[in-house]
Order: sequence, then structure tokens, then C-alpha cells
Amino acid sequence: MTPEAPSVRIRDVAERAGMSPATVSRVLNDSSLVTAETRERVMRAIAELGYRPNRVARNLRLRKVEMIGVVVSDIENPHFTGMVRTVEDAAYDRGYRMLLCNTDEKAEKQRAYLEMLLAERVLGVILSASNPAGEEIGELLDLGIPVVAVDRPVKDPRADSVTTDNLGAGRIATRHLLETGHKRIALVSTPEVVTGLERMAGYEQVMRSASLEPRSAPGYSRVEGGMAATEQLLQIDPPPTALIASNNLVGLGALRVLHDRGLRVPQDIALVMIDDPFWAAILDPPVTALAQPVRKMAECVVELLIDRLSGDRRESRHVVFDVELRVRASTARVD
Amino acid sequence: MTPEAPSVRIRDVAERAGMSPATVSRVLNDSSLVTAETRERVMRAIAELGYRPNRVARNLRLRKVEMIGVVVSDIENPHFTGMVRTVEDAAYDRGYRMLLCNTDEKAEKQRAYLEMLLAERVLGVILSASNPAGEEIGELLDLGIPVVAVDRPVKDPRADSVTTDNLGAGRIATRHLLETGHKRIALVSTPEVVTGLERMAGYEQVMRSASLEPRSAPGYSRVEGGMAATEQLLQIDPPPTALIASNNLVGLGALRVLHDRGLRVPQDIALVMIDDPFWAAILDPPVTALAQPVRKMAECVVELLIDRLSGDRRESRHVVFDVELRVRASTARVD
DNA sequence: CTGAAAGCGCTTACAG
DNA sequence: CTGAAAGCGCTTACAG
Repeated sequence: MTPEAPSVRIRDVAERAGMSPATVSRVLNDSSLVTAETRERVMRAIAELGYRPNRVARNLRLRKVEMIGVVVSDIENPHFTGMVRTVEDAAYDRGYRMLLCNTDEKAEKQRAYLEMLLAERVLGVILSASNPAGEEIGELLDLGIPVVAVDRPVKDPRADSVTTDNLGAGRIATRHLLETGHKRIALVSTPEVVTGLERMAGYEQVMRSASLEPRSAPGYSRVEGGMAATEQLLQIDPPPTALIASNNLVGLGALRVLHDRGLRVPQDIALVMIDDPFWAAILDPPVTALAQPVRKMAECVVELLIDRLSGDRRESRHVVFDVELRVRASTARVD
Repeated sequence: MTPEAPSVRIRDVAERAGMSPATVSRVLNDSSLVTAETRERVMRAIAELGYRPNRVARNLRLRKVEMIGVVVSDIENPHFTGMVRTVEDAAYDRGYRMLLCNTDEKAEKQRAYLEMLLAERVLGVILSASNPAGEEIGELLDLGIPVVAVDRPVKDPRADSVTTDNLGAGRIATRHLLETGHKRIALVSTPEVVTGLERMAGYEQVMRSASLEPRSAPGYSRVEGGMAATEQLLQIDPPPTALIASNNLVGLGALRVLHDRGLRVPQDIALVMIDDPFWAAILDPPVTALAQPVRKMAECVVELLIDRLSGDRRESRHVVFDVELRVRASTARVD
């Protein structure tokens, strides 16, 4: 490695080629008004010097950055991983790059990241909010940087949003279990996120209309949390005959505990999870799941963003996707 | 949204505060040589105008960007997801941001992304190479941007690397099955990546020393590929009594096919997978796995990078981690 | 078709 | 402690 790689600049290339920086810039930007011969000379100089344009300078000059910020609360949650992947794909095709931020469900980290994205003047932000009321969201919008909320809406009405019908998901899961003959149905909830609260509300509605008492314990969106909550719910006397897991991670935790306790699924206790990660169908036993159309949602998110970037849509859009019940062995009727 | 949010600049703040831009800059950068009163006035002006510093300009001026690039081949593969997450954490703590790039195992995408990272003049790059011989790697290093290869080494000797003992993994998996009494052991391979080739080599070595014929089919690192390869291996006459899956995704694919075919695991056929994703222990049945210390590896990667950034280590380092066999039901001895 | 010049929004060495 | 000035490395409107 050379001591201090003296970055070669456009000026150096210009000198070498016997041209002005303006001309070199034109060559680099495929301007049509440049002779084939000039282009040739410039290209040669570039190659000889190993010149690499500095995009930071370009970005400053053009006052824009071909980058979008993607802020999620847990990149390890397959739900978000799938989202991120789809967004990356779509963004790449359009020449945008992705700045990925993981907030760990912390308002403070969200704040820090959004401020950074704002300072970097990214083109747009896709946000699964840890703090839906964060002021930085408004500041981004003030600066003309579009924000698309995904999975969870944000407070600022100027942001677009793409969400799923979480209330519906909670209801469908509960109804499915009622129809399978269960009455003591408990919920491993994820109450620290709105989606979890909505799912819980759906569950409680259906339970109450069936004159049943809702019971839940918080799993906090992690495998370990799901385990602890399940342990707790199994203490209830008499214990539940069915569990609803509010997301895939707490679902996995729940299943692990059921296994550890030697409980058979679905004979001793049934299980439904909201979310349908790619490994749900191959668990022991395959788990009945409420699938969110993650791909479609991500595509919708990108479209909304692109739309804002290229056009001048003024009104905000809010798209809500339905979930789909996929019945598997974990809720098979036991006669 | 205002038509064209007229970004407020440091100069505007200076005017408002009756100060020079230099002073405002000093306040922003916590320079000690500024009066409390001046600071006060500047802060007020900032608040009144809703000023947000433009980092692109700052980056240009300082000729550095507090950002590191992370390039992986498949963000959806839990192996990389865990890696990315750990790296993000460590980077965040140190004030660096992460530009995440997904190459989809395509040399062309790798090239495009590395060029972008180079143009953006990121501080450093963490790379799980799709193309270990990519020229851009050398170009980054030429520019003084450190590169740490992870999971797969790269050709340029100036890059650091953090890998696992894949040859050993292939061997251990095979030996474990031999010890469990199997002879017809087949491999669902991932030959499009070096790690896969090494694992295969380990498998073949052990098979040959036991005078057994190695048999494998390529799963190309995806669930669907794993399914196809497994179908193929089951055609062999007589069929294998045990399978080794070269990574977690093809392992999941293999298991799915075994289920679909009504084959019992391990009674009809045993399964080991290299990689131990968080859901492996709860599959049907729990799958024996070779765990890579993903967390530790990621921490090591960050350390190597930081080390290069802060110090002036000249020689490159290459760290190799061992895998750990975790025996579960999928390879239980069947008597 | 090409160049000189201005400017994107910051920071900092140099004076005072 | 504060300011004027130069400069980070580009791009482009304006002349020619």
C-alpha cells in the first residue's frame, strides 16, 4: 500500500490528456458534445492514471445522492430480511444504492439514523418505525425527502405507508383456533410494537365475542422472549390448549418450549403464528401461519418511493395488504 | 411539502446569528474556542432556521466518509444476516454507518457495488466475495481503502480475511455419519462458491479414505436448489442412507423433499447440515449441524477493519475459525 | 466541440 | 475568541 494514496483528481486527468477538467467531466458523463478522438485521449489518460471519480464531490455539486435509506428495527427478523432484500433488488435496478440501518427497536437509534440520512441528503427513506412519532420524520419531509413507512405507520400524515391488516390477522388466527374446537386460547404477544398491539386487539375482540377470556404474555419480538412468555402461559390453570404467536420469532420460541416440556403439538397444544417465514412449513410440526405478502409489500414500497421521486405526487398513499391463512399440522383437529 | 425546500446553509445561519460561517462551523464541531454566548446565539439561529448540516459537503471537505461498505452475496441467508447484524452493531457504536450491498452471487453486481463504494470513498469494505479475483478489490486497496474478506478469501494478498475451516467441516460431517454407521453418504453441494468446494473436498477425502464412493449433486445455495439436488440423489440405486447439506438453505430444501417423499429422518435417511441457523434445532426432526461462530467471526472482522483504520498495520491477517458439531436427532443411530 | 469560471456547502490554517 | 480566504473534487451555464 502506498503511504498516502494521493488520490488522482479530474484535474490530473485533464492535464495528462491536454484538456480541461470540463471536457474530462463531459467524457465521464457521456455528454454527446465531445469528439471521438477527445474521448479517446481522455479515456487513455484515465486508464494511465488509474483515475476514479470521487462521487462525494459529484454528489455535492449535483446536490443529490443516488442513495436511499432503509431503516428497519431488526434485520435478523426474516420478515424484514425479505423486505430488505426485495427493496435492494428494486433499488439496484434503478441505480440507487441502499444505506441499511438497524434500529434494534430503539427510538434513540432511529433518531440517530434518520438524522444521518437527513444529513447525507439521501433521495428517500423507507422506514419501519421504532418510534412512529419521531420528529426526524417530519424533518426529512420538510427537506423534501420522501418517507415511506412500512409494516408500521408513522404519525406524520405526509408519509406514505404500506402495512398489513394486523387486526385482521389477530382475528383470523383466533377464529381458526375456535373453529378447530379450542376455547382456552392464549397469545404470545409483541406489545412493544403497534403491529403487535393490533394483532392482540384482533385476538381479544374475537375472544370476547365468543365470551372467552383473553390471556396473553409479552414475547417482545425475540425467540427468548417467546420462550419466557410461553413458560408463563403454560402456568395458567387450566393451561391453554392453543397458542397464537404474534410473530415468527416468538413463535419459534414458543415451539421450542413446547418441545422442551415434552408437549405434543397439536395433540397437547395447538400453535398458530403470525408471519410465515420460509422455515415454518418444515418445523416440527409444520406450523399453521398467517402469511404477509412480504414481496408484494416491498415492491409496493419501492413503487411509492419511486413515484414520489420522479413525479410530483402531492397526496400521501396508504396501502394495506391482507394476510393469508396457511393451515398446517400444528393446528390439525384432534379428535 | 414546500415546492423546493430551499436548503438552509451554514451561511444563512451565520447571517442570522451575526457571525461568520467559520464560527458556526466551530460551534457545530464542538470546538472549544468559542464563547458560551456565541454558542448560544448560533444555536438559536440554527433552531430558528431549522438548519441541518449537509454531510456531503463536510465529507468532501474532510475527504472522508464515516461509512463502511458491507458486501454479501445473499442477505437472506441467515448466515450472512447474522454477520451483517453484528457488523452493524459494532460499526454503529463506533460512529460508522453501513452501506449494505447484496450481490446475489453475481460477479457483475459485485463489481458495480465495489466501484460505487470506491467512488463514495468509504472508509473500509467488508466483503464476502462472489468473485474473489475481482479487480476492483485491488483498486480499493490501491486507494488505501482496507478490505476484509469474510467467509471467503479473496485473491489480493493485501486484504485481511476471516474464514471458517470448511475443509474440516466437510470432514467432520462425513466422519460423524461414518461413525453413526452410514456408508452410502451423499452430498448436496454448493459448488458455485469456494466454501462449498472446500466442504466438498473434505467430504470426498474422508469418503475416499474409507474406500467409499463420493456422490454429490449441486444445490446452488438455495432452498429450491437443495430440493432439486436431493431429488436427484434419491434416484441413485441403491439410494443414500445419509445426506450432508453443504449449507443451511440447501439443507432446508433437502429436508423438505425428504418430508414430501414420506421418508423418515433419521430412520430412512440421516441428515447433517453445515451451518446452524437459529431454527435448525426446532426442525422436524432437529437437525445435526456444524455451527460456525458467526458472531465471533463478525466481531473479528470489525476488529481487523478498525485496526487498519486507526493504526497502520501493514501486514495482512488471516484468521480461520473452527466449526462445532452439534449432534441432534437427524443423525441419531438407528438400530 | 471546448475552456474559464463559478459554485455546491462545508472546514481550517492563518491572521488578528 | 473570531473572520476572510482558500480549497475539498466535481459539473455546467456561458462564451467562444
